[in-house]
Amino acid sequence: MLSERRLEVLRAIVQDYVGTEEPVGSKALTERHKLGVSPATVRNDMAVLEEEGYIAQPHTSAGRIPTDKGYRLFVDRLAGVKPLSTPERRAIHNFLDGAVDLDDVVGRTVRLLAQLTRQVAVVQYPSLTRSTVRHVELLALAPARLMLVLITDTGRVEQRVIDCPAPFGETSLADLRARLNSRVVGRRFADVPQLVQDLPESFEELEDRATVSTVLATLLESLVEEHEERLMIGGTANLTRFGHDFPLMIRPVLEALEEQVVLLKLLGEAKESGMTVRIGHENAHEGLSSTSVVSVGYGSGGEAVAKLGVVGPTRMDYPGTMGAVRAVARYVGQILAES
Amino acid sequence: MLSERRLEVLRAIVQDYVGTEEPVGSKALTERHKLGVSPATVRNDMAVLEEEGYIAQPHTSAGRIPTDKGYRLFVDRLAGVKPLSTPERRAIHNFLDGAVDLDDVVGRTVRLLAQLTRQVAVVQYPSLTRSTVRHVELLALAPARLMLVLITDTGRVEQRVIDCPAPFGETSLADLRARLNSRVVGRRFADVPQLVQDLPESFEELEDRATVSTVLATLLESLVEEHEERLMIGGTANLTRFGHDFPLMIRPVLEALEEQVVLLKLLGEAKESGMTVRIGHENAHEGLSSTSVVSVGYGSGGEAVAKLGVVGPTRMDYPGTMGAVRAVARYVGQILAES
DNA sequence: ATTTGGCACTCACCCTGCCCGAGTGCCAGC
DNA sequence: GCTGGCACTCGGGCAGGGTGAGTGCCAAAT
Repeated sequence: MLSERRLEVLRAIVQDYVGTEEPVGSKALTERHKLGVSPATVRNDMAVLEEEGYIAQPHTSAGRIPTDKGYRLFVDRLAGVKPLSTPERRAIHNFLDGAVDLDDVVGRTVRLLAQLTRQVAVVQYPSLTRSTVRHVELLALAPARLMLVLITDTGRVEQRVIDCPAPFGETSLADLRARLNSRVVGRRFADVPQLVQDLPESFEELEDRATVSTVLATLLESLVEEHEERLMIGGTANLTRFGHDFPLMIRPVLEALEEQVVLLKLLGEAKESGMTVRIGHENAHEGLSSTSVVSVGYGSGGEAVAKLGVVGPTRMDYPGTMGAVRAVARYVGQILAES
Repeated sequence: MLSERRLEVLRAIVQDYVGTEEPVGSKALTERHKLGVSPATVRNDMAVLEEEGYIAQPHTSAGRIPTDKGYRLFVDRLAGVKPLSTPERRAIHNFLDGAVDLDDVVGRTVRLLAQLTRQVAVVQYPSLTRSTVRHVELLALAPARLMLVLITDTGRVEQRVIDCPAPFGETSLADLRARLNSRVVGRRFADVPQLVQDLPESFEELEDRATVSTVLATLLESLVEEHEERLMIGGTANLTRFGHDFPLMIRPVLEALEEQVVLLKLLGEAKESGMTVRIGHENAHEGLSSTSVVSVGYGSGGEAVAKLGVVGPTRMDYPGTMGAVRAVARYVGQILAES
């Protein structure tokens, strides 16, 4: 167990390093923080901290920098979440109010988060399966060609064109539309499969049954994990703020960000409730091994319908970033609840 | 007027510089290209080319690099469009076939273009005003709350929630929906304003008239330039391929790419038909002054419904890039026509 | 047992001077 | 008008020395 003072030293190291981006030495530490002990004592503490793996020195005769383990301890035990300033809160409101549709909400959120944290922002669209059905629309584009439009309570609209095995009459179509809606509107998407299972059998014409099956198949297919997850990224220009070695780091990070699959997995691994901070190598993906990801779920009601977060250098202002991420997530939740 | 050989020298300089990314000298030129003259002669030609502003030297005692003006001449008169190889063509087909909806088409196109050109790809969604109306849907979310859904022949779906001044009956709604559709389906969006102008008056109830006016106002509003233009960007990781000074250049470029307004203006300035190449400072935007933009319109029929292109360093393989951009645009046009 | 001051040591960093070579401009000759 | 020769320029790479921040260790003080 580390003594109280040693933890204090670690906190000071993290804070200074985050601020200056340079290895911090014993002398500078005692000058900038009132630790009440001499540099020599701090040196001893540092030796212990290094022994335990919380800090490291880039090379002999340099100051120390925190390791991933050091940041982890800092986040877990030494730092809280810094609440936003009033101007910042006001900025959130100003920025997010007045969004006209879901794309707009997500777009504004990404820009806002990137600006507040000066890092890369990632916002996931509300998940289909966790949303509620607001309406299902079926349109005949051609006799044997339908368009299925799904609308959720979070404002998300998903569409898919369906080629039918046989022409489908206007009355049958209206019939199917009505039955579909009466069964699923107001229900959660996750429950849809059971609710519509027996629909085909209730149609008399054999051909209609086939068509109904096809329509349902497409409907269910668009609920499949693969297609349902979308996200938006912004603030990549902030990657240039990464540190002096950013030219080396930026490439793999940009590549990882372009692979939406990677990001989705990343967000998926985060806790369902509460804020998640993944530091450096805790991120499974290779290219993100020198970044930290701060993410949190957001939702219109009590339950999270999706996640948002930021990606930044491990050397980031954790309390401030966590504060911004949490505040934005809360307000986005409100916005969605209102629409 | 430059002699034939001087043009040949310029072409050789551009090709070598694009390949090696290093200033090219007279000796290396004569070795790599069969110009049939000695280095000394080439030096004289280079002096003239520099005089005329087509090439420049980074510093004394270095080779020459093309200027924007030099690239311009190269593109206009010295190089053609390189057709794609058969494997590349096949890759386009494989990649784009099997897209399930418009988002998917655009997403795949961006990735494909980025991969093919190894540069940043930009694809604009089909413009609303230039598309044709396929269907207009009106849903009652609540008594005084409607959702308007627009569907175009290019597969684009746009939705907007409308708060009505007064409740709107189900029959009135069906009535309005039918009338709207009968008037506008199959027509170009650009013509919609005139086609629906007199709709409110045809309703008897005064309250209904007000509601219809509101609905129409929203409908028209969503056709306004500001909202209608969307685009998707990909391949930003390729920015790291920019050159040895990429750390300096990447920041402003990333910032410009995040400002969709900037990009839309950029694409907007391109020619309506045919390929447009904007080189270096020809791009109005500051941050893009060391990039070139190759763009072309694409569309399902004869007319372009939107544009796509790539952003890369001025030092790019113009013939190859132009070939890829053109080929992708053509095939995307086909895909859209089929859906 | 912990803290402290002192001290020798270690490197990264910076500055300097140096050489090398690619590339140039110019000129005289073909 | 082309060519070969020649002197010149200047960026880049390499070696060497000085500087200073920072360390580890030890013996003395608390």
